[in-house]
Amino acid sequence: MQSIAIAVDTYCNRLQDCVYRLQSHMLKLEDIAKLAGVSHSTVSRALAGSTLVNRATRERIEAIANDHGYQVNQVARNLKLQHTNTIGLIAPELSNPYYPKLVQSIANCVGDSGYSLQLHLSGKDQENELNSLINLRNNRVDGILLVTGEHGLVASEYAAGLHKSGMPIVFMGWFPGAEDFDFVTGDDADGARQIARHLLELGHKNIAVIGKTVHRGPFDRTTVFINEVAQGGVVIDIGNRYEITSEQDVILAVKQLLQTEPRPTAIFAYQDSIAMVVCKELHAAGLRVPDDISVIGFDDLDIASFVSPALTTVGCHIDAMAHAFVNRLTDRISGGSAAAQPTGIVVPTVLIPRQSSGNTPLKPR
Amino acid sequence: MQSIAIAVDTYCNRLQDCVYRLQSHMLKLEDIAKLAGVSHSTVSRALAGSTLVNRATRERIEAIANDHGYQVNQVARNLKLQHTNTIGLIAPELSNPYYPKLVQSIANCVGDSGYSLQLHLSGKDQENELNSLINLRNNRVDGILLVTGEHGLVASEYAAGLHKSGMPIVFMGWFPGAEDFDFVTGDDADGARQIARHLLELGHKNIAVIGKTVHRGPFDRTTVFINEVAQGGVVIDIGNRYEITSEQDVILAVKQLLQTEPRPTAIFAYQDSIAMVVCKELHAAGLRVPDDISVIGFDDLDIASFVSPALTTVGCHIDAMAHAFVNRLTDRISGGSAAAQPTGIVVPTVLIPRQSSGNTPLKPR
DNA sequence: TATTGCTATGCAATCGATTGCAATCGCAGT
DNA sequence: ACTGCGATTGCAATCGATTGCATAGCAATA
Repeated sequence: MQSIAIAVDTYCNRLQDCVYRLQSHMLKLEDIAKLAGVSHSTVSRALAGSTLVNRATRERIEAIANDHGYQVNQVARNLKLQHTNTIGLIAPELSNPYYPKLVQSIANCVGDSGYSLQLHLSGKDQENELNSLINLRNNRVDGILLVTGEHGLVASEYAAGLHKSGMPIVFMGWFPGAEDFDFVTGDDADGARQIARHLLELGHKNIAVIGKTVHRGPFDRTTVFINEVAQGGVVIDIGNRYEITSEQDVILAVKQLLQTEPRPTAIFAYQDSIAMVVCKELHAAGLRVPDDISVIGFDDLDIASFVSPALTTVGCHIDAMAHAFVNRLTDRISGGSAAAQPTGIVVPTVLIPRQSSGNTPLKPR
Repeated sequence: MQSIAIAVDTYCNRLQDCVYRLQSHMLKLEDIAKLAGVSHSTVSRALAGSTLVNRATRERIEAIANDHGYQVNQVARNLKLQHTNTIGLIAPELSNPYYPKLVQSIANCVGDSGYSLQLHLSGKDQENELNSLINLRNNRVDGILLVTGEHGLVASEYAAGLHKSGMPIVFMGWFPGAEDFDFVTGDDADGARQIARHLLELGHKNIAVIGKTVHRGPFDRTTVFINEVAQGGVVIDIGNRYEITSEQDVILAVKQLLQTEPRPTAIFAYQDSIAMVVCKELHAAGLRVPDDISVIGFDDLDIASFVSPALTTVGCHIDAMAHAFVNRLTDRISGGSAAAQPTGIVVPTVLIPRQSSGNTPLKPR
């Protein structure tokens, strides 16, 4: 109790200080130097805690600097020191609820490591991504975290160039050629496999896939899913594979799918956000999930457990991913840049069975 | 068709250029100057498109700079120019799905205005907020966007100091003393009033409130709601007012609320995210929404329409808010800082009736 | 031819820090 | 008294741009 009171008190004092300090805004080293009757070099050293300056002098300088609210000018400091203590983050967007979760985690990790975050939203646009990269480079960030969207292919060439020229970069998500760089990705392949087995165990033989073409190579959810299900003896008819690019497409796909004869008993959706639209449409069409038809998503968004029925899905510990992501980068920044081989970190995924998946209906239709 | 092909082509060339340029990394003005046989001043002027340099010379320099992929060092430029083309954004978090929407909009606007975004997540912690503010100041951002969380009180003092010392700041959300600054807020008061009237029209007389204490003064949702409902002759019993701080609290509140005699026929929840938990718990307790009990949220999150039943709520056009938010700031940055009076911009809210609210059940219980 | 004027360019200061090197001081040892 | 050394401190260069001012070159004019 008492300690809390003291802490609060200390905090308030600090605030007071800060408010006060602002009255005289934006002083520089030399101002403090003049006040203390020393040279600005001495002030610089004193404030950096150098042993090269006399203890008494240092304390006097510290007091003065404090009183007048001196705060170092980072941009000058950055210029001299040739680093910025800033990390650039490029993410596709924040609308898809998967990304905020990720960015939040990343921001926390970055902050904990003592860096600032420069955020760019590429909005799925490759030219934007390129511009962000250039901008980040011009601002001399110490390293770049690049979350490849569902494209991420083209601009990665420039990123590769940057990387080669010494700029530490870590990618999130797989893309062709990723092996030459540091990257982190969820084990979507294994996730897809788990879903496949889950559906097989529930007895489904007629399954539809609503996916996107994203060329994630060995980690491509759709491809792996289709293969694994085939492994279990279930081949997914080409007519039951829907490639979609917008919410509108999903709605269309569901409509079409419901005309198919015999009607699929389960739907594998590329993402939770797609699965949710699917459920909504199914419901609108008078079908029950999972009694008439099972639906499975991917990502384990927070909302997945809120919709009704709660969504069966696959997810991975996003904090772990974020952690690996920024740790790899900060290691690169501090350690020798070309020291270690590029590494791909694959973080495991796990199936989360909820209510949207169930046994095959006994007599379809 | 053809134009697309050309565009793609141009883009690819540009990419090629960029990749190439990187081979010789991080040249400076003087390198280009040497290459062109002129002084670095001339190069600087040429690249800035100054009329002071001979057209032929300029073009030659541009070509060389381009060939060698020269890109200006922003941090040096910033130091000289005394501005950074960067805007700082402090937001509480990204977990609550309201903020990503907002941040996304803000990031777009900021980008469109030609600024970079420095993002800080204060995580509801006032000391964090203070640190972010200091950090942003030390990095000499050109202006600060501060999204006050549900506290936002303390650090605003330092912000006020910063503001007074000439740093452009715009706040989002109301707090005591906000009138002295530029701020933008949704018209939560009116939103609350609309909900009150909606519930009254549906015949509800026994209403529970699950809210937070956030001291939003004239814009406080809970207070305004309670008053407006009282205006209509319905007083909300003190025992039917729940103050919560965590998801756990919400669950407890619902449990307790269901014991109350007579049981409320409607619940006003402070936020959609709370309302969703409420619905979930109600459902778990075997009650039907809205047949047995109506639930209304606030914010109009994207998910609000996905949950079942779809949530009746209040929202405002978030793009408009973001737009007002960053425009106000960029105006301050470019225009005279102390020129105009501080302005509060209040953007209207609108009731979105969906399925979670309905008529009072005829015989309660 | 000398003067004027204009265009194009270079020199050097500046932004605000950091840091290697030189200089100063006091004091002890011989 | 002189030398040497350790402890402090200041000088000045540096990071990579921008820009006011001086200047060189050249044509036009008197």
